[in-house]
This record gives sequence, structure tokens and C-alpha cells, in this order.
Amino acid sequence: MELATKYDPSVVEDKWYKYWTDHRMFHSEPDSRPAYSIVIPPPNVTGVLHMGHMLNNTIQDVLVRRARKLGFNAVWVPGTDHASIATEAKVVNFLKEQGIDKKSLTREQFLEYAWQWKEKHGGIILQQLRKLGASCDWDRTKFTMDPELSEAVIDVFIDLYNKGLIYRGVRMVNWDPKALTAVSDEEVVYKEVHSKLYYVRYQIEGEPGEYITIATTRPETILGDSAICMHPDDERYAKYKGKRAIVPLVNRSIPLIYDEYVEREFGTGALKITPAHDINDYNLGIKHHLETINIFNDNGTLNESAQFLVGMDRFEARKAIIPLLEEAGNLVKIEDYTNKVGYSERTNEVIEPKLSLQWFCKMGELAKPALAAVMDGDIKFYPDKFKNTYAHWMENVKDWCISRQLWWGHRIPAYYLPNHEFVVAHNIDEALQLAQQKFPELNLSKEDLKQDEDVMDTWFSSWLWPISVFDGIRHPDNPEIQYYYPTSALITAPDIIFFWVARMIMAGLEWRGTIPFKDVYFTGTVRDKLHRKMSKSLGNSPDPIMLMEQYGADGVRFGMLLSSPAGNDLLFDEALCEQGRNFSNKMWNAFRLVKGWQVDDNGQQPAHTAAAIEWMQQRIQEVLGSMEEDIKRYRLSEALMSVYKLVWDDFCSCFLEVVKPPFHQPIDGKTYNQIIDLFEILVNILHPFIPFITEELWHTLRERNDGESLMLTPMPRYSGSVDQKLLDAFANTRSVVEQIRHIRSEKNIGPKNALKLHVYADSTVSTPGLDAVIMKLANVESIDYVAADAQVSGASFIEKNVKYAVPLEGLVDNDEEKRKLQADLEYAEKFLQSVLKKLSNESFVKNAPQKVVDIERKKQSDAEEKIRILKEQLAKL
RNA sequence: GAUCUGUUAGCUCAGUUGGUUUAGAGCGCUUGCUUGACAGGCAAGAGGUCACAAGUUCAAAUCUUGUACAGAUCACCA
Repeated sequence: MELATKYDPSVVEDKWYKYWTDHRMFHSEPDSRPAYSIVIPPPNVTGVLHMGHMLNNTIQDVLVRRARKLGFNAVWVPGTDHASIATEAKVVNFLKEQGIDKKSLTREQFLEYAWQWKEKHGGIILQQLRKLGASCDWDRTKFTMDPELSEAVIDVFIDLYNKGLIYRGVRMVNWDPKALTAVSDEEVVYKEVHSKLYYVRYQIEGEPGEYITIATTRPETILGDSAICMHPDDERYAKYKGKRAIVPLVNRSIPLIYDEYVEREFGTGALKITPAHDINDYNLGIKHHLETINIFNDNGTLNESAQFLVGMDRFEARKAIIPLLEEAGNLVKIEDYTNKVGYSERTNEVIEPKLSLQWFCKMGELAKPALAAVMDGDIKFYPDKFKNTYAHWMENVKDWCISRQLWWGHRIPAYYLPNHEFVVAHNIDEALQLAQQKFPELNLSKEDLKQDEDVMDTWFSSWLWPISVFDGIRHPDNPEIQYYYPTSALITAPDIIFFWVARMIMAGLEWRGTIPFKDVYFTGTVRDKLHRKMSKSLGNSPDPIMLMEQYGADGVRFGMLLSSPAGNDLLFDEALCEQGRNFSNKMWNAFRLVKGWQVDDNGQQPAHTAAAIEWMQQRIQEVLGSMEEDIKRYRLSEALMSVYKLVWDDFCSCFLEVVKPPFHQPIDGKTYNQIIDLFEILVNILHPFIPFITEELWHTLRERNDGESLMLTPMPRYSGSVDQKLLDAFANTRSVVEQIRHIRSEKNIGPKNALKLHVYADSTVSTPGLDAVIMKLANVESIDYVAADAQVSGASFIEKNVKYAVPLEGLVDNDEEKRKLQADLEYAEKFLQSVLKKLSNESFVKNAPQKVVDIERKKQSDAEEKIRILKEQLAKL
């Protein structure tokens, strides 16, 4: 069979993914083995795969595949969330394209369209994850609006309401005039913008010609002003105490008030107060009993209360009011100004602070144990610097606005009665019952009850995710939740630490009494080479699907993993995927080499081969040891790099070169089997990182039965120790080989010219196997152990204080050799001096641990010996 | 503005409780190779006064303080 010189992942990857799913190998059911569980951070149902998902899901897949191979009953639960705002916006647009206006639909009609859209277009991302190799238990795929998950959300709402942790009230909220809903504090992003500062003067009532000047960035809100505030100690304004001012244009009389909140240095030191449209003004309004005048409609246009510019958009009005103010003689001046403005994270619309009646969840009590869980180390953060961020937020946590003025989502289970009271219940029947109990005199029937029109924040379902995917809210004792919860690890992005991670911890402790996960691994942000965040608008993000087509899913996984130490930003570079692809190709070709050999079952195993196999076994042990430690600490890039080097540098560049039979000669059967064993171990170790090519090679290295898979084959484990002496001896052998190759390179001696090697040592120190390795790798035809004073003309080197020489008749320039030796000598002498300086320091010898002093003494004797050899060598030339 | 985290080779990063020769890796770079597995390759190299300054110590990339720069989080003044 001829094998292509280049590995082609395209056929292989689809084949094995189908094989795994056909055999339902990702599926898990509770059993007697220990569980390892991960729940996917549910992507938006509207989402498509981007580089952040690639990183996040590759990491989860590595952990799950590894756990599976370590004997855990591993489950990775996939799913999506319903993303209220994003999905509703998508559906509204979709309908608009078909000429349907949302307003013309009833709630039920709209939701029917929304579900249709979801079934047809939602969850593409879950399909895309298959291409990556994600070993999710697809039978368990969940959606936050599935009936059982929805019920859990309602249960939780009612539970919190009954505990007094959910309340309804009028508060200043972040209003998104585009999505026409409130959003939580966490959904507002502040951006710096260039704007203007308008100075406007208000006439003092009853004092013609007397004015007080304020500065504002939002002149349109003047129409809703209900006071002007100054600092009580500001002498400039002391004279106005008790007076009133006239609001320009609307000619409303408003009080002049004094409060320490005002910064005297800023602007004019006089602040206009619009309690309906600014959170700080609102608080001052309450304190000073001011009138609240709401001048905006929900969509951000001015309403009747504004009296002027009614119906105009707030930003248009901001421009349009200027000439009016000027005309009225109230505009003083305009300055350029830079300030920060809040934008809706979802729609990128400027947030309008708005007073409205909303539902809130009290966070203080929920936050306390959740903070402790992280600070006490029950939950570990990787990297742990995020503990600070977490603590800071948790200690200053504010109540959570959980209602959204949308239709797509979990409807708030509150039912209003004709008397403006309400009850909270699972359904209308229960609500009616409750209402009748509460108000028997009203003689209520179902028609009297009206359910709240709003839905809940999407995160109000996401925070239950690790519980609700196992149905642990509705059925707290069911076998699945008992078995899989708490989950083993959460892999997520740090920007949702508050939205999601913190709240999941609260929910876990509140409804399960235990933490929802033990470890939280925060991935970095994927950026481009110029450190810019990858985004659609910048167009700097590669298409993950195209990347996988180009480099193979294994190649892309390799690239993502290699560049992602935990928590560090990841500067994505396609070159890393290329490196991954090249690695696959390297293994493929190693396989081609091995498969191409003729096997002679009667052949004898050569000494160099026996030595190399022993060494390779120890090297694998060494790497397994470091890898287990790395993975325990979530240092996946280091773990992968250590196997990468094991395969490429040790197995391919060294081991295979040693055991390779001469051209057209067979390899002995014992060696062949041992090589296949080693190869199998290597693909086994690599499988969690690059599952496709490893599965392919595993199936071709030996005959397998249908239904067998590398992903279910136990992972080789570190035995607990390595033969360090053997490893050191082989490392020394490789150094000698390198030195000889260096001589070849310097003297321009081709690899086909065999060389001789003289070792200035007693032959009893030699190991025949290792000598044979040197002969093979460096193409040395003979190794002679000679007396220390033997004369050889050639190139020499010292390794571990043993002198070696390669006799080279006529090829060596004595002067050049001398110069080199002289340089070595100088270096060694300088080094010796530094060691001696240390050792002659009495306090060092007295204070340093004996071990450290011994090391220095050893350095001294080694250096002295080296100097002796170098001098001897120089004398001979 | 407050807090936190960084600053080590051209780039991206390791470097455990201070002590294993004068600091490591991958990529990139330089030089030489039509080497019977692989140019998606092979071999050999070059490259760093560990941001800066002071201090603690027998000993500092590692600990302390300060400075500079970068990033993150939170808070915002109209």
C-alpha cells in the first residue's frame, strides 16, 4: 500500500467523528465509576462559531477526553441559551423582511414565529462544534427554554419571591431604547466619546438680569429639570439661598438647593437636576423631595411633558434645542468635552437612565456564601488573580434587575388582580387559588387575572445551568444530579465572571447547598497579532470553519492550545495552526517509515536499538510525570509542548534514526513490535489534544475490531519514578553526537563520510549500546578508548570532563584549534574564579546550606579538571 | 480616580518555597543540505547586563520599596 507523503485530515476527521457518534461513545450514564462532568458555557442560540468558542471548547474537549481515558465516567453536556434580546431582535428583523410588524402580532403569534426561527436557524454552532471534534454527549443537548429547564426557572423565581429575595419596585434602570427593555448594570459598557459641554444660564426668579449658569452634556434634558444644585460651602452661590430659578423655554420655576454631592471645581459649580433621567439626580430628588418629570418615551423620543420638540429623537433634540436656547438668550457657550457614555452591550444603543417598575433580585445574602466559597478555596480559579476581581464585585454587589420588556424568554410568573395586588404562582390555576385565598371577597375568576407581560433576564436561567441540565431543581434527588453534580470544572471567559460564574456559584449554594464546580479555568481573550480583540466589525477574525478545512481540526486545536497559557490573552496567528498541521504530518510520516519496513522474525536486536528502546521508555515516563503535573495546574500549552517535543525531537529525530534498519534491510521482529508499542503509547498520550490523527494511526498501527477506539483506551500513567541515570547517560550520548555533527558542519564533512572517534578514557566506562548509538547517529565507524596522553591530530571536544577527538588528517588547522581551545580555557577560568570567589566568602560557607556549598565545590573541581584537560590539549598542539 | 496583574531572546511565553555551572522553550532568523519517512523536512548556529533605581541577603529574574510603561476590573463629575 502506497501512503501519501502528506497527511490529509479532511477525509480522516469526518470518518472518525462519525465512528465515535455512531457508536455513541460520547454518551454517559451514571454508573459505579467516578464521574467527571463539564457543562458547556451555553452559546447563544443565534450564535455562530468564532475563535473564542474554538479556544474554549478545545480546552473542554481536552479535559473531557483525558478524563474519559483516565477511567472517569466523563460527560460533557452541550446546549444553547435562548438569548432574549438577541433572538428577539433577530426574529423581529426576520419578520420585518417578510413585511410583518411585531406590533401587529399577539404575544402567542410572535412566539410561534420565534420558535419556528429557532428550530430552523438556531443552534448552528452546535453543528459546527462537531467539526472541531467536540466529544459532547449530544443526547443530552439542552436549551434554556426546554420545558424542564423553564420550569426550573419559574420554581426558582417563586422560591426567591417567597423567601423575600425578589421584589418589584420603581427604580432607575438602564433602559435600552432600541430593544425597548431594561438591562442590568452588567450589560452596560462605558465608552469614551467626544461630546460638548453646554453652558446655559437660568434666570433667578424675581431678579431680572440675575442668572445662574450651569454646564451640561445633555441640554435636551433641561426640559425635565426640577432643581439646580450647588455646594453648600460655595461662596459664589451663597447669596441665592432660598431663591428659585426659571427653567429656560418651559419657564418652570424650580428651587435652588444645596448638597455636598456637587463638585465645586467642575463646570460652573452649579448642577441642573433632572431626577427622571439621571441616577444621581434621582437620588438627590428623593433627598430633596423634588418633582420628577419624565420627558422621554420608551423609544427615546421626547414626550408631551417636554413641551418642546415633542416626538423628536433625543439626539436630534440635543441639536435642535441649541438654537432655541440661543434665541431665548440662555446659551452662554459651548466647549468640546470628552466623557464616558453607557452603551447597551446587546444593541450598542446609548443607554437612557429611566425610572420604571421592574423586578429585582436581592443579591447581598446570596453573595456572602458565594464569596466565601472562592476565598476559602473550595472553588479554585485558574489563574487565581481573578479572585480579586470576584471579591471586589461580590463585596459591592447591587440588586439585580431581572425583568426584561420582551416576549422571548421565561415569562414572569406574577399575576395581577383587579385591585392592583398580585400573586406569584407556577400557573394560572395556582395563581387563582392563591388570589382567592388572599381576597375571598373579590370572587375572582381566571379572567380577572393578568400575567406580567415581561420575561426574565437570560442569565436568570443560565445561572441554574449546572443544576438544571441534570434536572436538579425540580427533582433534587434524581440519580443524575446526585451523580454528576458538582461538576468538575468550568471553562469560560473572564468577561462573564459576574454575569455567569458568580451567579452560578450563588445558585449552586442556594439550591444544592454545594458549589457547582471545583475549578474555574478562565481562558484568555483571542486577539490578533496587533493585540486587537477579534471582532466582526474589524474583520480581523478568521473563519474557524475555513481554518479547520485548511489545517485540519487537529491542526487548529494544536494552534489554539499551544498559544493559550491560562488567563493570558491569546495572540492568534495562523502560523500556530500551520505548526499543528506540520506536527500531524510529522507523525504521519513517522508512521509511513515504520510501516514501510520489512520484518524479519528471526532477526537479532542490535545493541544500539536495545539501548534506544530502554531510553525511549524512560523518556515517556519522564514526560508523563511532568504532563500530569501540568494538567493538574491547567497548563495545557506546556503539557502539549512537552509531548510535541517528545514525539518530534526524541521519537522521530533520535529514536527512529537509531532503530532504523539500513536501506532495504529488514528490521527484527522484536524491535518492530516494541516500536509499534511505543508509537501506540505516543498517540494515546496525544489523543485528548489531537483526537483525529491519533485515532487514525491507532487503527492502522494494529488490527482493531469494530467498536474499538483510542478514545476509550486507558491513558498511560506515570509509574512514579524514572531511571535518571539512564536518562543522563543517554543525554550525554546525544551531546557527543551533537559535537561530532558540529565538527562535520564546521569542516564541511558530509554525513556519508564515516569518521573515527577517540575517547580519552578507560574502556571500562563505556556502554556498548550507547557507543553503538553514537556510531549510528554520527556515522562513526570505530570508537577507540585511548590513554590520556595519546596523540591525535584532529578536532576535539570535552563532554562531562571526558575528552574526545575526531582524527582528521589534513583537515584541521592547528592555529584555529588553538584559538578555540584558548577561548574555552578563558571561559572555564573565568567561571572557576567566580566559583572560588563564592567559596572564599566565609559567610557563604558558614550560612549557605551544606548542599549548596557542596554544589559549588563540585563546580570547582569540575572546572579545575576541565582546565587541566584544556591545558594538556593546548600543550600538545 | 481606586484596585489588581504584568514587564525575561525579534515575537509568544516558561522559570515552583531565593541557591544545579554565566537563564530555558516554541516560532522566527542565519548557514549548509535533491540525506530513500517527511522541504509541511534534515543538520548546525546566532540571539538576553531578566523594564529602571534603591534596598534586604552569604546569595536576587525570584523578596521589599519607589519610578516608568502596558493590560484588566470597578467607579464615575453634570
